[in-house]
Amino acid sequence: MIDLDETDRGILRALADDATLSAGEIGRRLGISQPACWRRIKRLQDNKVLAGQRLDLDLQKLGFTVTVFLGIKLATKGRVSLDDFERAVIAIPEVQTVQHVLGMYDYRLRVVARDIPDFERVLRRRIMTLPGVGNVEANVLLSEERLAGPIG
Amino acid sequence: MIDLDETDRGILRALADDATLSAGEIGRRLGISQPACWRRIKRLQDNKVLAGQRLDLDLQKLGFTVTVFLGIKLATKGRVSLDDFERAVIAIPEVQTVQHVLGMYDYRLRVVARDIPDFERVLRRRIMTLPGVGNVEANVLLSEERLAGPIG
DNA sequence: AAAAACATGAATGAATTTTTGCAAATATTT
DNA sequence: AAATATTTGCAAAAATTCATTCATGTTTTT
Repeated sequence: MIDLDETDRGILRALADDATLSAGEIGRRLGISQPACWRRIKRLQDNKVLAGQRLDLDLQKLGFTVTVFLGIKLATKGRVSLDDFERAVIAIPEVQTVQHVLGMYDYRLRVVARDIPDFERVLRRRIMTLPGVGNVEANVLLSEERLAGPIG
Repeated sequence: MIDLDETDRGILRALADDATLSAGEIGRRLGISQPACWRRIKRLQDNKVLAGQRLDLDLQKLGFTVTVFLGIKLATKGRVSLDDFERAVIAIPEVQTVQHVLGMYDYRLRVVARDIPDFERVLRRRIMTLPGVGNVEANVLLSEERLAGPIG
C-alpha cells in the first residue's frame, strides 16, 4: 500500500474520468506543471498503482447481444478440482471474466453470446460440461453502469 | 452491427491486450503500414466499436482489500422503485458497478471496502438502507481473471 | 473488359508527448 | 537552526505519434 497526497488522487480521478488525458492536460487542471504531473504519473505507474488501461469494446456492435452472469457451485472441490475447473473455464472463448468467490457460489462467470440460442449452446456444450460443475444459476444482464469507485 | 475482416479483429485483439499501443506498433505486429492501421483504428472509433478505454487501478495498493459482489432482490419493484433504487445506489462511493439483471436477483453490485469491518459499515449503513431492498446475498472475491473474450 | 470505388504503402509535416537538466522552493530530519 | 532530501517550475531536447498527400495496386461493379 502506498500513500498518496491530494494531488495524486486528483491525477487518478482525472484519469478515471478519461484515461487518454496527457500529463500536461492533467497538470493544467490540477494547477501543477506538466513535468511535475508527468513524474507523478510515472511514479504511479512504477508502483503499479496504475496497472494499465483496458479497452472498452461495444460488444453489441460486434454482434454479441447477450451477456449472462453465471454463479457456479462445484460438486467436488478439492484443490485439484479448482485448478482443473479454472483451466477449463479460461479456455472458453465466450467467457470474459472468471471470479473465484466465497459464498453461495464458488465461481462467477461473465459470459457473452450472440443471442439466446447461442447462449444455450455455450451453456450446454461448454459450461455444463466443465469438470466438477454442480449447481448453475444465471442472471441475464439488462443494463450496466460502471462508476469510478473510491480513490482516496 | 459492423463486419470486420481478420485485420480489424487483429487490431482489436492487440488493443485488448494493451490499449495504449500506437497505430504504428500494431501495424508492425500485423504486417500492415502505420497509415493503413491508423485509418482502420479511426474507423473503429468512428463506428463506436472502440468505445473508449478504462483505467486499470490496483485497488489493493490504494488500501481497498475487500471486493464483494452483492445480489439484491427488491421488495417492491414498480418502475419508480427501480429508478429510486438506481439513483441511490449510484451515489454510494464504494459501489463500482451496478448491473440490472434478470433472474434470481434484480441487481448485482460490485462493492469495494478497506477491510471487513469497513465492508460491514457499507453494508449496514449504505446498502441495507437503500429504498426497496429485499433480499441481499453476498460473495467475497478471492481472485479474478479477466480475459479478452470473443472478438470475431 | 473498362470504370469506379477502395485500401495500401512510402514519404512527410505537424503536433503532441515523453524525457532530461537545473536552480529555486518546500518540507523533513538532525 | 542547519543540513538533507524531496518536489517543483521553467526550459528545451528527444522521441513518438498522429494525420495527410499521393501514386499504385486491388477488388468490385457495371
